[in-house]
Amino acid sequence: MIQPIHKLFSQLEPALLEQIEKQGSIKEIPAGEILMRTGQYVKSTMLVLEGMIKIFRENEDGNEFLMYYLQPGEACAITMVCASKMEASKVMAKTMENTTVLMLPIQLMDEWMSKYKSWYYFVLETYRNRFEELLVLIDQVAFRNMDERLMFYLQRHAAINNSNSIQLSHQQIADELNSSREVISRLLKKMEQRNIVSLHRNAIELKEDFAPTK
Amino acid sequence: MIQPIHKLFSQLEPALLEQIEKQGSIKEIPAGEILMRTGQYVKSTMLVLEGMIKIFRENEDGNEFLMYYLQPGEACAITMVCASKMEASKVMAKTMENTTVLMLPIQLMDEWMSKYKSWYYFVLETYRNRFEELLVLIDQVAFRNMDERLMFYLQRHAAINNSNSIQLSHQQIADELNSSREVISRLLKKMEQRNIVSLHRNAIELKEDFAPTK
DNA sequence: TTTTCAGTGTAACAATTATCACCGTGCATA
DNA sequence: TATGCACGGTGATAATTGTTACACTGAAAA
Repeated sequence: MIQPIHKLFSQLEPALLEQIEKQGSIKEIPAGEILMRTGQYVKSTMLVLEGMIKIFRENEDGNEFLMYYLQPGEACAITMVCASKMEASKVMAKTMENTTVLMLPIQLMDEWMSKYKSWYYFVLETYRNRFEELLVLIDQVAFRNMDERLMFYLQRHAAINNSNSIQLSHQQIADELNSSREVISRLLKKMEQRNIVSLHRNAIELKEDFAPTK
Repeated sequence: MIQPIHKLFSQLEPALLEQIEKQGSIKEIPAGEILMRTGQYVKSTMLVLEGMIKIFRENEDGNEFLMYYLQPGEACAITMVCASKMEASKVMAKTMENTTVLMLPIQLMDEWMSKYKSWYYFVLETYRNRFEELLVLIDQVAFRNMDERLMFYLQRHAAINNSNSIQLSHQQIADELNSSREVISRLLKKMEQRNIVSLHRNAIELKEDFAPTK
């Protein structure tokens, strides 16, 4: 069930919301589809209405190194930045679930920027949030060992999906952390011995004591 | 010798440049000074007129993990993003040389954003450039081994200073790459054996064949 | 001149992560 | 039921990086 736009983006002023409804085009995308490819030119920006989008980089082996997720009420900073200059994207985007987005032609971005204060703040806020996500990611890969990164990853996944049961294979996790399955399996086994998780086929249960704080 | 503002920021429209001259305050900062500290609140943004500023993160041991440099003609994206929301900074900034900056109160940013199209594009361009620098950094730490990172670091340093002679101690390099001196010394020695660099006290000479392409 | 000290070289060893090899399990489907 | 196959467990080994320890050198300071 999709939330109305004025609920998801309540920080935007009514006149702007009206414009968005009028000028934006709603697009429904099935799970697992690639929305944006490395090197592709961006012609519009988008607001997420429903579902979830994964933003990642592809390494030389085609693994999907996770950067962050986009959720309902959020916008894609990359397209905002690149679109205005017709720049090629350096990252990829993929739907993790059936997803509904609202596509906005880039010329509207420019126009609204000077017209609607709330749009200007929204764009800045979007940049700021993504900037911070990248800083956290850099922290992880630059300063943390794989065991800490794995713990952080599991907790984030649990928080985002609002469930302590993480339905992923070890291989998928290894790809997103740019490691290998064996390493992840071993580390998970250690975490199980320390009573942090319990392991099942295609699922990892994060024990209550280690679940993310809401 | 400091370049005039209209040369450094020639993409900005004349009316805006006039405003900048009138409202901005010039500040000269000696080399080695910390401009911005983790956790500090940001009250103004700045344009670099002369010199060089290093943007870095401090790790738990106080090492200065390099993110990127700001040079004349560039603006600080972090302050632009944080300032508008009175957010605490997550990074640090330090002058590498005697540096002249132009400080701009944040309320001007908002005002100019809707008033001057060229300011709006300048801000977007600043975000885009920093975003891309962070993507490159993530690439390095996530996908590259220390030898490749070191090579990349040396070439970038040579390019920025426009000199194949890199005047840094091994310890400084180790800090900026979040490694240890011994590791850097070892790798540099290997590079010397492969005729990529020649090593001297407090200086590394990048051989012509491996110098950055201009 | 002598002393001091930052900078560098290097060996030995430890820790972390990656890779290879192989096996067992359980689910889906032929 | 039989079979294929994705998933996971695990040992052995390699590669990379970090840590400890100590020696040498050259430049600056006393």
